[in-house]
Order: sequence, then structure tokens, then C-alpha cells
Amino acid sequence: MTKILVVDDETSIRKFLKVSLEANQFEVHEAQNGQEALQKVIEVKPSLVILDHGLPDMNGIEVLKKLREWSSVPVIFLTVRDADEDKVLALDNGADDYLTKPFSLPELTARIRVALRHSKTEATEPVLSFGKLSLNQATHKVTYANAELKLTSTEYDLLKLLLRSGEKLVPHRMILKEIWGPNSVEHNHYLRVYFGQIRKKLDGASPGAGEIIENESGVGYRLRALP
Amino acid sequence: MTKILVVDDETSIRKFLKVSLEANQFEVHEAQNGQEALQKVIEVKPSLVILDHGLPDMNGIEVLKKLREWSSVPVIFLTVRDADEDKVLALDNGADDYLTKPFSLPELTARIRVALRHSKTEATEPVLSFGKLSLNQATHKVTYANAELKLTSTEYDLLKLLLRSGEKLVPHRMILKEIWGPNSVEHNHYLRVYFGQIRKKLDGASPGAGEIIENESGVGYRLRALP
DNA sequence: CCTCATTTTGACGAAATCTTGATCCTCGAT
DNA sequence: ATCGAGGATCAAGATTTCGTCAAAATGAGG
Repeated sequence: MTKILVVDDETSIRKFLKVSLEANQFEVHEAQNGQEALQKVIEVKPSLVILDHGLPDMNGIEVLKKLREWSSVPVIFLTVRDADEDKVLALDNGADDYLTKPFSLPELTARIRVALRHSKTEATEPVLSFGKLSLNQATHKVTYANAELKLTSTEYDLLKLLLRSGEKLVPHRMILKEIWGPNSVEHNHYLRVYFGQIRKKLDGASPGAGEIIENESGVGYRLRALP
Repeated sequence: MTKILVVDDETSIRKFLKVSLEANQFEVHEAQNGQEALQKVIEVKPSLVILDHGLPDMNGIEVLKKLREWSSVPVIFLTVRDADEDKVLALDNGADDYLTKPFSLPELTARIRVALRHSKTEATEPVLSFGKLSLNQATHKVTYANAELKLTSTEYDLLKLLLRSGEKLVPHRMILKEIWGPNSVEHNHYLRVYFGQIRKKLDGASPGAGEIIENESGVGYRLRALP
């Protein structure tokens, strides 16, 4: 569940946001002042922070500046102040959005979705691995024990499919449907040929490595942990 | 210079934004309707689009949806409408921000900076390089091992696209839609011709250098580290 | 209108990849 | 021990994708 940290000294506003956001499937954490806010970002690792401008110990901008020294978590300012300088200051210091109270809840949640959408695109782990086998989805390169394999795109897709399932068995028809489409569920022979080629290339990189691909007779294929 | 596309049917607003944004060191382009807007995004390749809600031919949301089918350029809605549903609709369909007229210019420029900061790619690095290959975005000059290449603008854009991706693989259709627009995703042949020309020019600068552009059959192209 | 650089198309051989069939192997059931 | 089903391996042909060259179209500038 996506975690949101709400930072505001007014209890009523915190409670209102907590209830409202939880109704939108977010996990809400709270902080009452700047010090606690910074602390909680470390503890909770929220996906987004909602920050009030006026806090008892330090103002929102100061909190934001401190935060930006080491964190890039999205921050939405939510405050009663509507002065231009405040907005510009907040936005230029790393805030991702700025909303003025009174605000509408639908708008807030929409803007939260925008901020989360932005941060999500940056962080997607492109590497799948199993034992000494590693597949990089960004570069489209596959290595076994650091030796690069030269695979065709179909071979690559097949290996990716197995890697996604870890050591779980993948049934014949599921592989066929996924790679060759629903009209090819019969062509069991493709699998023998292609996995044969992949095994040969694995052996080329490291003799014996081909055995990482295991067949369960009549059922399907899976990856198997090698010693 | 950072390019911004302003889409609005009212000439007065376009002129006002043009003057204001140019004072902030942006290069401003204009479109009066949705059709022209989509066209200009392809031609001009702006770093950001400012979109009005009400356009003569189609409304802003429709333009946004069409745009999002192939482009991830940041979009800021700028409109007289202040209804919640409009905001939520725009934001959830891929808009990055939503401002209601009358707006303050400092706030708009601050929000533009936020949006550009998010799209991070271009804004910062004036020089892209990979191995002995180097491309200067300020001067539009490309060199390999310090020898200058004379490239046409399309060749330059293609090389820039690969350089931005480093050694990541760039799929055919992504290159095509990025350079020639979404109606050309089928014209695979362009890539062969153009990369052929670029390779020849690279070889002219330093024999063998053409091999820095690598093809993954059926998938796409990428840069490859040369010994 | 002409010129020149560039883009778009077409054609064709080369290379890579896919499909198919033949043959041999393994293992459990009879 | 034999048989048969599913699996592995190999290689030839079919097909797709690439790289290359060059001719035709386009279009900006003189």
C-alpha cells in the first residue's frame, strides 16, 4: 500500500486528511512539526509527503530544504497562504505541487496521483536474475556468470518469461500463448527447438549452464537452481 | 533554448504568454487549435506544452489523450474553468499541472520549472557523450574521436536519441514516433537508410566507428561500447 | 525558375531468424 | 524386452529483417 506522510500542526486537518486519504487506499502517517517530519521520512519511507507551510518549530520551506538535501520524495504543499512569493519559493526549492486551503479533495487526490506517477517512471528495476543468470530489460542483454549471451529476440522473450516465474513451473501452453499467440498453443515442438538453442548458448558461456532450464515431462519448463 | 508550445484560440492570450515567457528565456511556439497543436508537437518537439481547455475543433482533454498515445512531453492546462471534474479529468489523463485563469505569471513560470525539472532528460546536459562519440546540444556539433561529423538535422536527432539512452536499447517504433511522429511507426525502412548514412559518416571520421551503432534484429538499435 | 541539400522510395543481395521434418534419446508402462 | 509418448538435437529450406545503393520527390534559398 502506498504510504503518505501528512505534516501539519493542526490535529483537525491531520485527522481529516487521514480519513479522506485512507478512503482512497493510501496508508497515512502523521507528523506535527518539522523535526518529527524529517524523522518520519526516514522511518516510514513514504512515497509522498503533504506539507503545511506554517509549523511550530520551523516553516515548511526550511523542512523542504533540509529534506531535499538527501531525499527526492515528492512533496505537495498544502497551506492557507496564497501569496505568490510563497508558492514560487516552495516550487523552486523542490516542492512538486502547491495547493491552497480550502482545497477540494478530488483535486488533492488527483494531484497526488500525478506526483506518484512522476516518481514511478524513474524507478523501475530493469534487471531480472536467477542464480548466475541475469537479464537486463533496458539494454536487452543477457549474461550467465558475467559472460554475455547472444540471443535472438524470441529466445530473449522465452528466457524472460521463465525468469519472471523464478523456479515456478511454466506450462507449455502458457509459454506458447505468451510468445507465439493463442493460435500456436499446439506447436509444442517450438519449445524443444528454442530451449535447445538457449541451452546450447548457455553451455557456450559456461559449460553445464544449460541445465538451468529444466523440463517436466508433459507439463512445462522451469528454471532450476544449480550448485 | 527551451521550447514551449502555447495552445490557445484567443490571440490576446497567446501574445501575452509569448511575450511573458520569452522574457523568461523560453522559445515560444503557438498553435490555435487541437489539430495544429498535435502537428506542432511533432515539428517543433517542444519541451513543454501549455494547453487551453476550450479549443475550436476539439477540447483540451481530447488533445491530451491523443498526445499521450505517443508522447510524454509535460503538459500544463491553463484555463478559465475551475470545476473539479475538469481538473481531475485533465490530471488523470496525463496532464502535469492545471492552472486557473486569472493566474499569476510568477506562479506559472515556477510551475513550468517544476514540470521541466521532472522531465529532467534534456534541460541540463549540454553535451552528451558515449565512448569517443560526443554531441553538443548548444552548438549542434557532433564529433567522433575529435573529428567533426557533418550530419543533417534528422541524422542529428537520431544520434541524439541514441545518446540519451546510453547503452539502453531503443525499440524501432519508439525511434520512429519520436523522430517522424506517430503516423510513421511502420516505416522501418527509414531507420536502415538513416543509420546506414550515419554509420558511413562515422566510418569517415574513424574507420570502424560505424560499429558503435548496433542493431538487435527485430527489436531496435542501441549504442555499443567499442574496444 | 533553377539549384542543391535532404528526404523518401524502390530494388536487391546478405544476414539473421524462424519453421519444419528427420532422427535419435529417455523413461515409464506393458 | 518391447513399445510409445514426449523430449533433444540437427540441419535444410522458408521467411523476415538488414544494409546498401541509387533514383525520384521535396523543399528552402537564390
